[in-house]
Amino acid sequence: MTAGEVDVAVETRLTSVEQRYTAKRRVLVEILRRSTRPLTMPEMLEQGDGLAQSSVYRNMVVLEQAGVVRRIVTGDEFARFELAEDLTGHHHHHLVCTSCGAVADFIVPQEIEDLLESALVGVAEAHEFAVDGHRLDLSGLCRRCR
Amino acid sequence: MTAGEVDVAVETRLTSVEQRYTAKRRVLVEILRRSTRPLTMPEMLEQGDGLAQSSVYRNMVVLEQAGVVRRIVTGDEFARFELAEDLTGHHHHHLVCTSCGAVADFIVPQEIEDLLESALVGVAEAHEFAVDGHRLDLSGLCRRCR
DNA sequence: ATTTATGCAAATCGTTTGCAAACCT
DNA sequence: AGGTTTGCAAACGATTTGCATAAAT
Repeated sequence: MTAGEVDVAVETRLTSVEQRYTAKRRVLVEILRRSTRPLTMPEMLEQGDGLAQSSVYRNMVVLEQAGVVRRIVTGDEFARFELAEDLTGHHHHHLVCTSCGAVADFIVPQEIEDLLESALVGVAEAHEFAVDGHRLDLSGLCRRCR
Repeated sequence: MTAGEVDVAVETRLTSVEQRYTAKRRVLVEILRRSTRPLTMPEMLEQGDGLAQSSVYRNMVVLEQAGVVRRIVTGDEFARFELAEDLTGHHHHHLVCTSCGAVADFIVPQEIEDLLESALVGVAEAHEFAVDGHRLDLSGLCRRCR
């Protein structure tokens, strides 16, 4: 999606939750849109000029509730944020380095995704669980740490 | 594995990291062995009679480093712990409730696991990443919350 | 006897929250 | 104006840590 298309979609989602698409929120969304991996709070603060830490945290809650961003919690010190997959169009997963905490994106062949998806549907039913997504992470050592 | 077999394996692993298999640690391992799902700190404190909170946290670090337990971090307030898979013999995944934080175990057909595993090997190589495990979670609403 | 584990209480630190000023409509 | 968002500083809470005592070898 182009920046413009993302903006329109974000605006729609925020509106549907009675929230405004403010200048600060635009900055945050744009920062995430440009990134090829989830970003930590310090990373977002560094790139967003003069944004207060508390505002970023608060806006992430709002954006998360509106379905605009996704929060990634690993064992690392910081949570990470990325744009929701349906805004980027790229279904992906994460490589998590157990040494430095770095998180990178990766994708698996569509064929595998489909098999997995169908297997998970059955599992969810058996457990009477209303699934709204799955998460597949690889953990290990990244190039720099190994 | 029986309680006895687990104990032997745990002792070996602790020894190899120059750690002792103390009474408190035995209690913690036994609590985890009996559970069919990962346990939070409050849950472990409740079941372990008179264990100090700090000791449990400290022992979890030791047991984790020895490869005896695995730490599960979700978006929930507490981390959760379970016995390492090679001590239970059951490779499994987690259903995570986004409302109450509950975590339940599930398994997927071996055939799917195998396909997934081989796909992930390729991904890891492409990213020059030294994989030591994968994590597949389903998120959604559990029976009680939906 | 010397090292290691434990309990208690205090410290840490990412994240959340209260409040007054700035902003939008 | 009336309500929302922002920045600052203080509060929160899960986890960690310092230190004195207890346990293990």
